Amino acid sequence: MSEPSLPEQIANELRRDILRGTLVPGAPLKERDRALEMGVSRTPMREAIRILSQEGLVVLRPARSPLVADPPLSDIMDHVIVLRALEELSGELACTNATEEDLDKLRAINAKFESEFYTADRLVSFETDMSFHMAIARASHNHALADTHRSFLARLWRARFLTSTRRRNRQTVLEQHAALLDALCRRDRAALKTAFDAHLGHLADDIRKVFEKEQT
Amino acid sequence: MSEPSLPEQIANELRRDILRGTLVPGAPLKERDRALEMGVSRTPMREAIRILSQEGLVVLRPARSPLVADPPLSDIMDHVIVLRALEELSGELACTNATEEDLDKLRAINAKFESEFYTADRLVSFETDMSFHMAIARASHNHALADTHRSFLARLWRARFLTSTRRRNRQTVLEQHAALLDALCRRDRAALKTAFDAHLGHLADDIRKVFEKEQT
DNA sequence: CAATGGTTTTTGGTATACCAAATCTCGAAA
DNA sequence: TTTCGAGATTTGGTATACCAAAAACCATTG
Repeated sequence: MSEPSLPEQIANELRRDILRGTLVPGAPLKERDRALEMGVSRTPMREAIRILSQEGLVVLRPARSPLVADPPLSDIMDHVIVLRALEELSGELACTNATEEDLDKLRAINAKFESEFYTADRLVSFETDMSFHMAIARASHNHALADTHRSFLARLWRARFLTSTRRRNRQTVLEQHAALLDALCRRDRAALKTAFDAHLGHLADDIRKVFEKEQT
Repeated sequence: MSEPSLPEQIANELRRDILRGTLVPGAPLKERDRALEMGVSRTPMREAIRILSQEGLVVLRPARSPLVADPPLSDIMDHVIVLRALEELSGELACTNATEEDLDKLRAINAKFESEFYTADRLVSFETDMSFHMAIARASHNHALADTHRSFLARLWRARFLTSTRRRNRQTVLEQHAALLDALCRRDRAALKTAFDAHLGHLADDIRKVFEKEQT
């Protein structure tokens, strides 16, 4: 296993800052200053910013500083719609293509998620949440699908992170994950689709609520 | 409307070369040499190569020359599967969201496609084909979906280009486009889905054939 | 005091220089 | 003759220098 390249490391660093709120939406990302304070040159910093722009976390403007993305609610909802389609396709394919190993991995991740539930740190439990969904996508054994799915998860990272604040939500998520896992193990397409719809419908509602609250 | 940036221009240039076959799959893309012979510096050439790698036309290797992509058939089929899901979702959303202007644009593109049918140049008629599909995706009024869809079309560009060789195929494509347009104008979800299935099923078969022929 | 125009500063885009890792070459040794 | 390794070379990764466009600032003027 090779360690991530320098631009990727920088991108990870910036991503964390964005998700944690150190870098607020709409803030400019001056590549020169940022490179200086991180002790790297502009070139890899530049590439890191491109990576984040591809993930939708920053927006590029011609001849201007890149900005930390601050997408309108409609944009996020568009992403949720596509994510739902991708996850349902993943599930459908996984029902026929998933191996026992795939399922074991999923069970392991789910167990990890449940055990982490009380240990608090949101970012950690959140990353486990992500990896659960990514593991389902990978179980489809469709590489293109898994990649695209991962990209959409990344784009929704911030919005989902904000909704994961409330403990009540996390409890619901726990149950929904169990439903997903169960349906997949039984290779029950219909049940899996239903579970995804519930999970993502819930997500859409939560995001809407967070936005309304932010409005004040 | 602003002109494309230098990296984009370079990427377009390289893309054409790859599609036309000037750059064969598996060939290395030495950024230094390529930049020199195009009269630009390595920096924008580097970015152009990143763009193409994101489109799947070239593959990056750590500490090695990037290569013109030569994906196995299974990879391409994976992409076709996802593309189908994306187009069906586009159609479904377009049935409710498309405006009359959207439909007019589609009719115009389709007319252009039909008229170009006999004027030969494959690359031109091929680009019109692409723009027809992209217009449907745009009619969904889901920006994220349209973007992702475009990216998948780009990744399948080469494979689809190869299958567009035979005139017979192009005739069929003509009819299938008409069916798509008709279903969308009637806002008939089911018919649209059927038409997409036919269109993309056909594409999958064609690609398979081209690959089998290439094997020799 | 407000508006305007020109100058300075900031900032991203591009070119170039330097470095380190991977590869290739070719000769020496078994 | 074959194999192996040291040095030369190729090549991508990174740092730095230069440039042009945009913005901010300020002085001048009505």
